[in-house]
Amino acid sequence: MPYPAKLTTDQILDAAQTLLETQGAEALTMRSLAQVLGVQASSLYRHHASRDVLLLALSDRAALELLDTLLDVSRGLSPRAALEGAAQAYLDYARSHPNLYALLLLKRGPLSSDQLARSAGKQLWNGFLRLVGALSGDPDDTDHAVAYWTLLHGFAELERSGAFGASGPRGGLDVGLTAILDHMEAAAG
Amino acid sequence: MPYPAKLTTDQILDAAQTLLETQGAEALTMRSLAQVLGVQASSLYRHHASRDVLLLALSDRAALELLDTLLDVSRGLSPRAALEGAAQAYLDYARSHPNLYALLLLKRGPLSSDQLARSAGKQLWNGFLRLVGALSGDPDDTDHAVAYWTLLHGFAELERSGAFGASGPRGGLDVGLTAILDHMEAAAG
DNA sequence: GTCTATAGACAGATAGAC
DNA sequence: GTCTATCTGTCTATAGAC
Repeated sequence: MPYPAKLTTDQILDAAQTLLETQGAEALTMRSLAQVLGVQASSLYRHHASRDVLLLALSDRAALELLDTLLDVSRGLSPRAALEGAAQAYLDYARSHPNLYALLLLKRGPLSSDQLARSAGKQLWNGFLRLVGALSGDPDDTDHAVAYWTLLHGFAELERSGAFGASGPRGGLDVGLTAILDHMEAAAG
Repeated sequence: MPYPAKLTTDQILDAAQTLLETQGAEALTMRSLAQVLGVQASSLYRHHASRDVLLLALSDRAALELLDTLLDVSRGLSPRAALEGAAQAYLDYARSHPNLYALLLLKRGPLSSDQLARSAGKQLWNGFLRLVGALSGDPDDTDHAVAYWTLLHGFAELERSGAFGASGPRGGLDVGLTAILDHMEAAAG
């Protein structure tokens, strides 16, 4: 009686995300995932062609979840406050989902321009553009968006790695963020 | 006739670095490394207790090599030009040694405070402090050093991942760097 | 200090029955 | 769509001869 289906693609991803976040990327194997789901490993291949495909799906989820968080927290705020709030939310997300966050920048195969436009990564990027554009006045302000994201990602990674040592680097983010936001406001003139 | 020794610890690291840079981290196995060296994998364990230890040694090398590059390129320049030159050199290094660079922020076990003070990561950090302090006037300007390193690391990673897409993000680094360097100069007042 | 040989574990993925 | 069974490959690391 294999019917009805025990698994759905989303259920698998839910379990995979939990496993990833709690045990790390190496612990996320097809076997361990199957065990959590009470299923045989070979059954998973009906839903995801390979482990790599599954990881990419998790990466997309992370990008969209992060984007949602950023938009939520910034809603209704002034442009500057939105960028400050989003920065906090970004770092909070990276801190509370370190293993998932590490998947965010996974290498992808080449995409068609149509696929690219819909991709989760592109949507996240567009979110940054929108937040930044509201302050600088340029709706396609690539340069400032790059600078802003760069700062956030770099801080998230260096913090996680412990490279800063014990000396609390909190002030370092504030300084960098202030410098860049000031620069945006100056550009808006 | 096993004598004289075929291997030295440094020769092994040289070969490991080459293998890592050309083939990626996954391709760096004790077997593949031994093959390159014309030796059996088991022989490597006389020189490095485990693969993890070997990777940490590579990480230390990368930190010191990068530090040398930064100091070289900035020697004799004005404080601001030094920071600009070092930024370029940092990104060049990350671009030309992507797999090695990725090891830079490896997790470490806990160190004694003495070990920590001598560690390659700490030396690199001190290099940043020196470069930054020359411009801002504060020889222990943690905040600005964090902001500077954060920007460089974030840019290196996002560039490598392709997250920026085809739109050349060059200007984004310039904008962020200018903003932060201006902020340092203002602090020096 | 390097060798042979092997232990021991684990992984991704597939074939074919039901 | 899930199962059992298995293929095939990978790896780190150790024991003991020389």
